[in-house]
Amino acid sequence: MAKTKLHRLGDLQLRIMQVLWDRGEATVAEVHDLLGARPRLAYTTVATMLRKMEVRGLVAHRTEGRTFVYRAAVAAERVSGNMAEHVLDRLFQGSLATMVNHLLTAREVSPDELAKLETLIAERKRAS
Amino acid sequence: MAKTKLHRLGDLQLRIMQVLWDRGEATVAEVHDLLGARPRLAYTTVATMLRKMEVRGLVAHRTEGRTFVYRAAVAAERVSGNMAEHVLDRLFQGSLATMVNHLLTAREVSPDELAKLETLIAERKRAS
DNA sequence: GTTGACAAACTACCACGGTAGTATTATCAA
DNA sequence: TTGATAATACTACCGTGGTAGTTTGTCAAC
Repeated sequence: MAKTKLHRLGDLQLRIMQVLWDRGEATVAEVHDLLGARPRLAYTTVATMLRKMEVRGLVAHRTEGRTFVYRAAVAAERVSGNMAEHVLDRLFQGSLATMVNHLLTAREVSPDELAKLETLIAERKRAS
Repeated sequence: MAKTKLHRLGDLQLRIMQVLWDRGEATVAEVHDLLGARPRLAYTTVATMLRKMEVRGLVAHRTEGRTFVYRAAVAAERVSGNMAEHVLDRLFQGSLATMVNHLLTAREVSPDELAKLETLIAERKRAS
């Protein structure tokens, strides 16, 4: 399996992956529907993108009748992890604290989120 | 000034920005040296990239004699913020806790980092 | 003055994300 | 049998990141 650079997926590709991760499997038509962007994409755009993504190893398909049923070929965790780590390393020199600091000041974070974060950190401290 | 999409900067562009953020100003030769990648990039590659980046409004330059002295034209915080938020929204549905969870499990985090994180969260809680 | 070094400008390519039209083919209904 | 429908396949195009060679201009040293 080629060293598929998992960071650097385009926006459309990410949105498609999201659909597949959510649904498990989906036909081109289903992906097309579920994307539902403002200037609705052409059906063929989605089909082409899926084909390109299959070449890159991001998705795979099985055939049902004459319809392709696509599924994700890489786990959401791997992609999320890779992209998040990439940003962390390139932009924040690997410092999670710096990154979180930026994000905390840049946007509203609900008390609920804060509580969850607190628990996470506490758990991590205990484990080390 | 065009709506410079600040998320989606390539790797080389980010590394160049990093140099400029660090140094304030730098000539092409200096940037070229400071990048110091394994298969060393050609001087002209860096020069070309800087010119392209100037068109996009990422950097600017002044002339000193006949050499260009470049500087960043966008703040590190804006770029970091944009890219981090983009990943957060696209990959973690905006949940900071989810993102941090991934990053905590994916890599070693020093006790020092954990302590800083704890402080950040605590401060944030108090402020809300 | 001619030469050599260096800087920028220009030009050229490739890869790939994104977008979509056209062509082909398989299937089903009238 | 014919025609409509719907699916994939093929092709094409643009923008831009990345990479670098070639050309041109200029300054300094000989």
